[in-house]
Amino acid sequence: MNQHHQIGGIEVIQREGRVTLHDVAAAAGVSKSTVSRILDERLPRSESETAKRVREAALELGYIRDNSAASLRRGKTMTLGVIVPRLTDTVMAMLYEAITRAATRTHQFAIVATTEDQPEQVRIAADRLLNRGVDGLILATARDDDPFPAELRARGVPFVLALRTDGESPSSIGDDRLGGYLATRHLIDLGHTRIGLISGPGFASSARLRREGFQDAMAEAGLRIQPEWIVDSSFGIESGAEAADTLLRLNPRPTAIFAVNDNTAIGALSVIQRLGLSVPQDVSVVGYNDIPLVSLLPIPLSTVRVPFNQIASTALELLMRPITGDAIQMATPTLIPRQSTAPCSTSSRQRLMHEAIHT
Amino acid sequence: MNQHHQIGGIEVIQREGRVTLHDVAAAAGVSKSTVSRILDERLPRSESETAKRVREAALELGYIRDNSAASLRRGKTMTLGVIVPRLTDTVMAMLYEAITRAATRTHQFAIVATTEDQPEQVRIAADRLLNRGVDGLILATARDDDPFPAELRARGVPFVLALRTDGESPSSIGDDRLGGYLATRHLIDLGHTRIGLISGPGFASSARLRREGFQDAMAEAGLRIQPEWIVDSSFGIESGAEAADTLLRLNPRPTAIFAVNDNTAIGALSVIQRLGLSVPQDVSVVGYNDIPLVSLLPIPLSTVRVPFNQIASTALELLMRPITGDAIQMATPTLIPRQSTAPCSTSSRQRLMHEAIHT
DNA sequence: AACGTTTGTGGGAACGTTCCTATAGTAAGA
DNA sequence: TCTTACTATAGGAACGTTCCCACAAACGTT
Repeated sequence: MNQHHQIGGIEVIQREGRVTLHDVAAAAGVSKSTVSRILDERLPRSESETAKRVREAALELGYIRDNSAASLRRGKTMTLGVIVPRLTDTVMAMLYEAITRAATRTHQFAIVATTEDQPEQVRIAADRLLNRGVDGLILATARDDDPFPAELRARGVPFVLALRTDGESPSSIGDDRLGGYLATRHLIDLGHTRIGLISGPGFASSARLRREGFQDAMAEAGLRIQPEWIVDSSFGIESGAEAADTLLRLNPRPTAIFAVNDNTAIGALSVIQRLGLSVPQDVSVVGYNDIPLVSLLPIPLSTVRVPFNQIASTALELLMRPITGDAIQMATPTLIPRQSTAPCSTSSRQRLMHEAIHT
Repeated sequence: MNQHHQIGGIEVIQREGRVTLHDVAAAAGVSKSTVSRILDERLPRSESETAKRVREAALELGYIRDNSAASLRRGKTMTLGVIVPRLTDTVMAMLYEAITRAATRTHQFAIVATTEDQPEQVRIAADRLLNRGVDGLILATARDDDPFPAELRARGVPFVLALRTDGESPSSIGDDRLGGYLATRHLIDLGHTRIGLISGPGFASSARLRREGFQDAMAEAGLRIQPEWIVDSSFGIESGAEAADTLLRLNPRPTAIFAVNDNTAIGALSVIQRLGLSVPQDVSVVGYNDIPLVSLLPIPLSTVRVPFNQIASTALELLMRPITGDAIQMATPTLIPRQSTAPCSTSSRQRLMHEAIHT
């Protein structure tokens, strides 16, 4: 089992330490077919005497299945690829971690590639993953009018969209319209009527649907939306700051802001503070996603929690099973009220502060 | 030829129409050995007529090398595993992204597993990666007195530590002692003498070395450190807030705080604001790592920038090459002064504010 | 002209696994 | 007791690639 090689004139004992099925089979006194069958995690676990003996031998020898060989033979790698814009965006990190958890449950593994925030790099990222032999792709980079999903379909690559949808490809998303509605409704219930929206980029379904939810809630409450209350942005902090600045220079200015995500909300908080205003006394703010940071800000941010685990599980199911019924699956978000939102009032500031602290 | 074991989902598409080396060889009128050699990215690129013809045929047929087969034959997967506590910790996401970039340069791929912040899960994470057949491991989870590196060595698994070291294993880290020195020296240069340290967890070399750098700078300036100025913490925001709270209740309280990382600095900022104090007028704050967020806070945070790209490249080199010289490689950090630090003064607050704004 | 040396090519044997097929053994039904 | 049906096993052929080897052709050098 140990082979002696000549390397640079020095004889080295190189541990061909790889324990193969054959070794385990020999140790357990059975054939390699039997070992293969018993150690196959996809088959129901056998409790026969042989099975126990084989497992014991495998453990003792420190057998690790050669993934490459198994993948080659099976024609499957049990690996799926995830494409996100960035991992330094906490939302994307949360999604990827959730996908990893879900994949582990089905004996799979999720590997990730980023586009470094450049949409055209999605092809590079996909090729990198496909070269790695993934069984399927999960994209969190979908944009409206993006031809890429169609290309994947044409190439026969199995894929699912996550967090955002193009309206036709199989997708696992949060119910962004509902989330937008919940956030806005929360502000309306607190008495706000002039509500600004940092609406995110137009190319993302998530942003568009949250905006529609905003509009739903306003319409339901009989509130007219002034066009200047809706300000476009990207998903970044700086962009949120700029949008908030625009909103707060209006006269009269909004008493509340709903931001398309937590990042833009954080940007808004910065601007509010710089302008010498207070949250929630002067302006209430609601974010979206509930990234870990926002509950720990000086003024914890009210936000909408997205069930990433559920979205991840659904994405995996869509990828594995034949498509039954609607290909666009939505998970229900939850409003998390915190101290960045308070009743709207121009008169009794003391009361507001008191409530904000003790809510 | 192609067998259908399951209907629907991923499997079917993969098998059908797979273009193999043999197909390309036939199309180009050469043998598969020749095609293999020409398409081998590790060999110097040939520009011969045959090479061009082969590449053209491969492109036309849409040939993608079967990674599993290549890995099986080569005995290498060109894949390396990264273990981090969490990806939702932006520092770890930055490290992983940097490792990915470095790996790409050498035709490798980095896959990641997390311990979900539980140190004992490092074994689970490592097994997951090793089962996937990685060629080596990069750990960002090192702790003092952790037996795990020794276990890896005993198993003959190639590995490198990143960001933190155990003092003996091959490691690629930032010069944390220097970084701690730079941050503290910056505060001293601004006239601060009572400087508090949120010192991070004792088990991490990064935290310990930053503390030593703090002590170096204080000693160099002839400043005595009161024991109560050094407060232990974890790496989390909440913990930073608690530590800052402890520091700011001292009498006299520190006029400046150096936090072991940006997270704890953010926690400190929260507490300072809640206590009705101002940054940098009442308290200056310095963080560490320069995660993207901190430059966009209401008061942009002074911090120490860590060269993650360099640390990642060095980690890969340590993993690939035989160990020459010192196994613990350090990269030089840079101080990034921003608006969270200002000259110390008890008298002229106006001047301080003015300088803070225009620094 | 004769002889190494270098370079490019094709044949074919691995790599370690899975899974098809054949066979032996065991249980159930007549 | 003899089928019939089922199970567990072993044998061995793939899976697609790399890489060792043998061989031929082209190139310099003597």
